[in-house]
Amino acid sequence: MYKEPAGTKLALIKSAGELFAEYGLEGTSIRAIADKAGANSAAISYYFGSKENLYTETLRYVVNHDKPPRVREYLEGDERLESAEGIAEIIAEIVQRKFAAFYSQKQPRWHGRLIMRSLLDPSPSLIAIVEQFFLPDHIDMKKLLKRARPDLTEQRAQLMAFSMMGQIAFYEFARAPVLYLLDRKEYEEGFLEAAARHTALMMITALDLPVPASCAVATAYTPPKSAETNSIGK
Amino acid sequence: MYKEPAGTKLALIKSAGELFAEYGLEGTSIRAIADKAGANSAAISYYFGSKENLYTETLRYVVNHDKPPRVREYLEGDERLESAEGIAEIIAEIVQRKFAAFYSQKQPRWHGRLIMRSLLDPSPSLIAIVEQFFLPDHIDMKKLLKRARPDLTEQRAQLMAFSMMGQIAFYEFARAPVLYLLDRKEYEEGFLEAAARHTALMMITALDLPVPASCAVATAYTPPKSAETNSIGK
DNA sequence: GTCTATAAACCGATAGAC
DNA sequence: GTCTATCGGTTTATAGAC
Repeated sequence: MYKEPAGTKLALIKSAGELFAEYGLEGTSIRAIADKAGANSAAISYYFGSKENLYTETLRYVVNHDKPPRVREYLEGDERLESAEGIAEIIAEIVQRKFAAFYSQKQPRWHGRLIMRSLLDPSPSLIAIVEQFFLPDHIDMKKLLKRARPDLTEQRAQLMAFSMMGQIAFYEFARAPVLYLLDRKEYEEGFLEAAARHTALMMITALDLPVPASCAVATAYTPPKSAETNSIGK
Repeated sequence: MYKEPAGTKLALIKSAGELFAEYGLEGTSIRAIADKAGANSAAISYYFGSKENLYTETLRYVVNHDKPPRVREYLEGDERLESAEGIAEIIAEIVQRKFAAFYSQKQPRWHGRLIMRSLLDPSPSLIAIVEQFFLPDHIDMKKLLKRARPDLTEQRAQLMAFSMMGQIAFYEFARAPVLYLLDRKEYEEGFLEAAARHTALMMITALDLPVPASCAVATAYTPPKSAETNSIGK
């Protein structure tokens, strides 16, 4: 199991994680980490043996503190599984909770960013994390999608799960260009909530499920009448 | 305008781009670049002045050689704009061409990967690239989406454009974990074509447009009959 | 334009005092 | 457990020969 670090060791992990998330493994020096943590650079060798080990440890720290929703919880004994409306609600809830896990201001921002960087720069420690955290959830997500649409092929379920992850990850991964396009310095909470509802809606309409009330705001098109009298066809 | 590099300068840009894409700016030494290019490390100072300048130059090289579809071309005088079916076809074409620009084996893989890295690691040179390449296309994409659904709010159009980009970028950005989940060493061409069709279909169904024939394969659910007699509801 | 040689700074890691 | 001092290696960048 995971042993919770404390004291100087914890301070080093937090400082290192923040710097690794921002500048990457090679872009961060152990002196910078030690300074930020108010510790001595020799402490890194003492506690972790090497910078690489410390990097792995920051990843372990994040995946053990970020608790995104486990799809399995919903697959086991959620009575909403019995109806299409219920499954749509479950999917919306999963998407919104995954957004929250990534972008909640209660969570330090570097958590999500470090995950993003680890996905781009695969390391041996990533494989263990993928196996432990992403793979089980991915398999369960495919099960849930097939539950919603039993006629889904394995590949289509796979692709839908990737579409979901891609849309969620995008706002962290491409944070700087997205904020530039939004002309903002930081994400506003309302924007991220809208993005979460929108993503849930993308999944639910793609599955042709009934739209639950929790996403309904995002789907509030003006009445179809206006769609008839628009610029299309004159 | 962009002046096409040649000779040693070109060799350095190509070698540097490949290494930067794989290991990042800090993870790549100018010696490794020079060796790979069959040149001398002093040549980098001679041609570019510094490693950072060379990095910027590799980005400039990529955005000037990768020619993803310009949405503007479709907004100006494509007669398919006149019908909902036509707009759906245009969207499918854009998605598939953007996939091709990223993942075509005719294009060196490091092009897309370097773009991904530059999105995660914002640098001053990125801002210029975003302004020059992403922003105009993003604005045009929103126009196209509003053309399809004039009742779309600005924010909804924004979110749909982000959903599209997120789904497309995901397969490059998270290449290693995705390949792990697929249990493959490399993407098969058929998989990427399926992913492109699937992504186009996600966009088209979200907009409630008629599904064009080019995506129809991906939507081939087995008849709804089987959906009635599935595990849901017993 | 391309090379060798080297300067100057920084890196990760560690030995040893306390 | 925390510190100073330092080793050995690598980094970027440049000066100067050809």
